[in-house]
Amino acid sequence: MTVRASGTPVAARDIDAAIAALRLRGLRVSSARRLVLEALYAARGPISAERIAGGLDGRLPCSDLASVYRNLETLERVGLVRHVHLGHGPGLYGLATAAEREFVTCERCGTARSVDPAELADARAAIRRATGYTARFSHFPIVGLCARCSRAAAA
Amino acid sequence: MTVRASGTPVAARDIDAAIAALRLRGLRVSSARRLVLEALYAARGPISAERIAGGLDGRLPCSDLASVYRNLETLERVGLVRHVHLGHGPGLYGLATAAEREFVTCERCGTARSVDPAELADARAAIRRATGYTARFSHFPIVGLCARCSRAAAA
DNA sequence: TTTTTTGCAAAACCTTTGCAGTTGG
DNA sequence: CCAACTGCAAAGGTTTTGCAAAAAA
Repeated sequence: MTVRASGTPVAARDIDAAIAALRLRGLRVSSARRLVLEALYAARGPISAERIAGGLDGRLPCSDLASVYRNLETLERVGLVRHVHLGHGPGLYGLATAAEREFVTCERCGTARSVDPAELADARAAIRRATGYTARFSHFPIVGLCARCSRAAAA
Repeated sequence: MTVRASGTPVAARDIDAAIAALRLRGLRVSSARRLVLEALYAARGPISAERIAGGLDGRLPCSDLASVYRNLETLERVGLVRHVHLGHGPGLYGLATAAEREFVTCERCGTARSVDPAELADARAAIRRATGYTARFSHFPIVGLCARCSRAAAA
């Protein structure tokens, strides 16, 4: 298993800021690339490459899926984008925020939450004590049962 | 995301015990099924369906990959087998042990360890406090950096 | 004999790659 | 103009499915 190289987060307030960041690195601002950014800014959470290619269910022009994947990779290398694997199913892509986010997801109902890494400090410490590993739940989340499904499972 | 239904663990000491468990549920003991069990008993840790189909690199007769997947699903439903997703790459299948195991894996070097859930009790409690979720690291592991890669990353 | 299981082929799903043509700078 | 980027098509890796033939009980 290899971690895809990706730069430090470049939190861009809006599309123009993101585009500026691209130009700064000598990357071109093509319409396909702009479209990926528009979809990511329009979405309220991490979304799949397929949904981006589909123009967010028609709200935006469609684009080619292969180009979307290539652009997501580029944007991620630059640090504008991050992706997370919530269980099975496709990877989900979102804008990089200045503060990294970590994720928890319910394997029963599929709901996911993003969490401030600071809130998981105790958990990380406990994991380090128990295993020696330094956990990072930003790329692969904590998987378990949400409170509601936990209760349902107990019954 | 849905959890594949799978019974409570049926820890079988050896192949004969596993076969007895199959018969007990009215399942047939075909040679393909037996081969999957032999591969799982011969392996020292979780292995991919492909490696099972390949007869553990020639040490056992080959079998059909689709049948291997079907049999793994059957064996998992019965509770004789469990599988885990360690990062990208194929799922890894292993014998169900009486005591469930959980996993930690390093996203840098790929090494994985299995851990007694009891050792993660503090971590689980901290996660529950922080998020309300009850984490379960048996199907999707804790992903992070092992001690060695942690040190390397610090430099 | 009857029902389950197999083997093969094909497809489904997500992602990457090759390539000729287009486009941004 | 020229390197970067696109769209399309094809392939890669993992897993599932359909179906007729084989085998377990």
